[in-house]
Amino acid sequence: MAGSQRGGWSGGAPAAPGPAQAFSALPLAGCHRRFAAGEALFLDDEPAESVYQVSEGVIRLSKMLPDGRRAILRFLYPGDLAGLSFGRHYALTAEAVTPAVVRSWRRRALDRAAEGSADLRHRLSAHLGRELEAAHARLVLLGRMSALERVADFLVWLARHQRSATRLSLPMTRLDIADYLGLTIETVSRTLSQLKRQGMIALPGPHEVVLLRPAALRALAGAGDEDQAPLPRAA
Amino acid sequence: MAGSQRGGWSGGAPAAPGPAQAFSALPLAGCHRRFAAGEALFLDDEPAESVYQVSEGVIRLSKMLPDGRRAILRFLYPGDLAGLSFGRHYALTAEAVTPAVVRSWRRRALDRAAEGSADLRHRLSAHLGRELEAAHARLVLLGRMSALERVADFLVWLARHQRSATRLSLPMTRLDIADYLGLTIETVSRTLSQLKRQGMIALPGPHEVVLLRPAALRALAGAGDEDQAPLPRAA
DNA sequence: CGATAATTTGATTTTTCTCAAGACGCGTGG
DNA sequence: CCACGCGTCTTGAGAAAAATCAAATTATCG
Repeated sequence: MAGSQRGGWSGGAPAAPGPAQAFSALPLAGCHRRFAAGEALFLDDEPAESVYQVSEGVIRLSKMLPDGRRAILRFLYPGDLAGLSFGRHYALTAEAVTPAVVRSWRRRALDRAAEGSADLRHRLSAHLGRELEAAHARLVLLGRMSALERVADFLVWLARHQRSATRLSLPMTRLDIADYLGLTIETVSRTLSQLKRQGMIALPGPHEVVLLRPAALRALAGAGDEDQAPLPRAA
Repeated sequence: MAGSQRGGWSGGAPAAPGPAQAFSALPLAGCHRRFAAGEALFLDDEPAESVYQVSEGVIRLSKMLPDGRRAILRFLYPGDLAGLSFGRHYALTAEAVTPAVVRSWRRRALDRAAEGSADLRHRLSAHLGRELEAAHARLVLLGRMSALERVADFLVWLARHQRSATRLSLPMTRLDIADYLGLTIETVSRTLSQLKRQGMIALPGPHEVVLLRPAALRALAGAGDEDQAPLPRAA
């Protein structure tokens, strides 16, 4: 019964604006499972029996078109949930990007727990609402933003999921990033190089990025107008 | 208490695959309101006080970037809900595309009703789950599909929301369609003309489309492979 | 340390956008 | 009921963005 007046169905729950909207541990045992990099938690169209919460590592959620094109819908970081809110069958594929540890629950157990706990229900509905809002933000990104804006947005988003807000690790490959941003690997690579030339970032290695001018990057990501960054116009 | 074992939080509710996932009338009075074409139901960032269900007409949900670019996230048809599942403030704008009639409820009233009805909760969660799945399908569309595929997909989607599955009315402007598909009005227009030249559709007027080869169109929409349509290669 | 895979970079093509003009349709008022 | 005017839609030409094809370079992992 704890906190049962917080939020409601129509969206009263405050949309967490802060870093990594972690979903605190569910009040159920759940079982821990470990996945190797590249291993699938579940596949698109498979009967949906479990719900997962990431404990360690990074997971990617993707959908494949019949001809092999792939779209990555979301990267999950610790605290994020997977497998929630779909039909009898999973509607997407979840795979580990890095070695990962997840907790899993049988859906039926979770459903039963939700029946009995208004607090749990509110947290689940708030979570789903945040997921929908995140999806909407990404629709704007994919529908109306340039490659430069997409990459900048991605870096800014990543920064909010890491310890250090300026030294980022990019555990995913360029192909993963491309499929997430609706670009090709070449365009992602070229855009990162461009940001480096402009002094916005440094690239110590292919899987590390240092944000040198985070504010300018955020301006790029937020919209087309990046007036606050005069750009030294490096070669 | 009716139907309280149908579906659950983790997604047991069958994702309606059929036509127009209508959300049957909520078990609350609600008040009817009428909106003229172009009029806003609510604006992005405005305090969120009501939830709406479309009774008649078409509504568009959109978000604007600071520099004026617009993305339409979704078109709502009768039965669809707007204003659900967001924070204290609306996270998008809802405007009438055509003259429209909607029912509205105070969010607090709806929240209270949901507290007391497991059935209502299930229907709301199922609705939210379908919205999320629809958003994911659109992420694939915007991220990985060509202009031709996007337009074909749009027409196929529209057909599922109309009486006649082959004679469609397009109440929205080309600009609306462009902002929905992440294209420009010129590209939308050119793509429709191309489909007409190929004998896939007829265009009796700017706001009417006749699907001449719905199966071929569906093949175009579903993926890149449209082998079942040999194309007569019209001029 | 070496083989393989991932990434970067370059050249070229394709797609889509932008700019521009003309056609069409619709609503209004005569 | 028809003419007029405005806004929308279509079409064309050229430019820009991103994709594709191709090769060289650099990581990564056994």
